[in-house]
Amino acid sequence: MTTILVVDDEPAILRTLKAGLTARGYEVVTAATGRAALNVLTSQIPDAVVLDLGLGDMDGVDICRAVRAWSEVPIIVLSAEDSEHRKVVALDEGADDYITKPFSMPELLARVRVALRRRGSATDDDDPVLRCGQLHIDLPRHAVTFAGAPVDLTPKEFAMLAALTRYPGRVLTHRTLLHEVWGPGYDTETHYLRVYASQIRKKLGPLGGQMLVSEPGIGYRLLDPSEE
Amino acid sequence: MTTILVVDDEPAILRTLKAGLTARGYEVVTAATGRAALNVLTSQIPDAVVLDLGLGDMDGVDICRAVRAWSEVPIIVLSAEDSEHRKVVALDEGADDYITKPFSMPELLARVRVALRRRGSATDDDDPVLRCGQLHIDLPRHAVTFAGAPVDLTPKEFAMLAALTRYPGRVLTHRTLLHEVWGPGYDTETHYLRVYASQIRKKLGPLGGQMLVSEPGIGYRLLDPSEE
DNA sequence: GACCACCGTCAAGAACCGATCAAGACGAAC
DNA sequence: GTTCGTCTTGATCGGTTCTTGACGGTGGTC
Repeated sequence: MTTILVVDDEPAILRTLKAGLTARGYEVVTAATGRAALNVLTSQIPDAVVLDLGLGDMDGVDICRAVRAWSEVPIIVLSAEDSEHRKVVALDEGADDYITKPFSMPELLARVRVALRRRGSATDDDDPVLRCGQLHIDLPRHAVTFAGAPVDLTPKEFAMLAALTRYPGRVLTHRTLLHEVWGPGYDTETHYLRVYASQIRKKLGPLGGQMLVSEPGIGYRLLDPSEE
Repeated sequence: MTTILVVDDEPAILRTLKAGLTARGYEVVTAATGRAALNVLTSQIPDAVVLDLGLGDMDGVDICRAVRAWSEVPIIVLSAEDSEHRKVVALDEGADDYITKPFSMPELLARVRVALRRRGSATDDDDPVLRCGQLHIDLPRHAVTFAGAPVDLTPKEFAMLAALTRYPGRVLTHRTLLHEVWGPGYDTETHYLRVYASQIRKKLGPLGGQMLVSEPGIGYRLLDPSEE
């Protein structure tokens, strides 16, 4: 989850920003004062900061400088002033971008994406691999291995196994699985599940096949050996 | 010496920019057309690019995208238009900043400093030659060799192979590839991919062709021999 | 034991997808 | 305007995957 800290002392703007960012799927943390912002930043570093320069208790530029002492988190400064001098100072003191109010939400979002993109390319080496016992599912590579041996799955098989592996040990109902793999409108086609469960078990081999158990009348579940 | 490429088709602005940047101690290279800019960028990657969107021969956004295919050099876009849509598109296609004309020189300089500061802190290992087994791709020169022999690719073929080589061994989804090579709005044209994959395989020869494998229903992937 | 509901397996046809060839459209260069 | 290379689009073939139906098994209930 991508987290963005929004700092502004005007409740109306804070609300607008939060709504716009949340709508795009970001987790938003807010702060109304410079002190509160620094507090947040010492406990949890977000993926980006949107910072209004005009706060009641502190100058935004001081916040930039303070943050830069220990973090490279991207800072996008908002300001009512179009003063050239302020801009230059803020940018030189650590701000990554400077937007003058009134600003447009799409533009702000685009600039947030730029800031995040930069961070993203810096640390790009963690491919999320789902694990469940000897079963490894490398989502970005669409590669599955069981006990080290590669398992060749079709797209639907992969989707179904990935859905189950996302919640090891938990039961996924027939409806949930059908919804996840086939999309809405297939809620009653439980036969698909039986066919695919069978195929997956066959491909995982005798050992791996045992991991996929059916809960009669409910759904399917992947045994999580670490839980036993 | 820090080098900055300035691209603008208006001689007066070009002169102003060059004077301002040179006065601050930067080495300035200029280009008056998109073509000229890309030419410069293939022979020498500057530390930052200042790019006017309104060029005679090409759309600035296309230049952003083209450059991003092989380099992360910071791009600061200048534009006479204050169109929100243009801003968003330019930023999403690789621009790092967007300044609306008329702009102030101190602000531009501050934003250039921001761009350079970032580059300084970033890992400086951008070797512009991608490798994957016997395949070598010299991004700035648009030159590809397989097992030492040069391979002659068209621009789209090159872009597709380069995108794949950037993540050796990893699957790039159809959508990702289409987005990378053709830009947004081509998400469903998977037929392009088939045609180009076929052409690339043919040009890479029997050995090289095997490296480009399709993951049915998902996308394409370049085999990374160093991983096996 | 008969019935029922549910699961597992198998197999065949349909639907889909990928590879390739080739022709037409388009644009740049001369 | 012509020519050339590139991009787009259409047609076809071969293969895989998905869907569907048939059948057998299991466990519970009457």
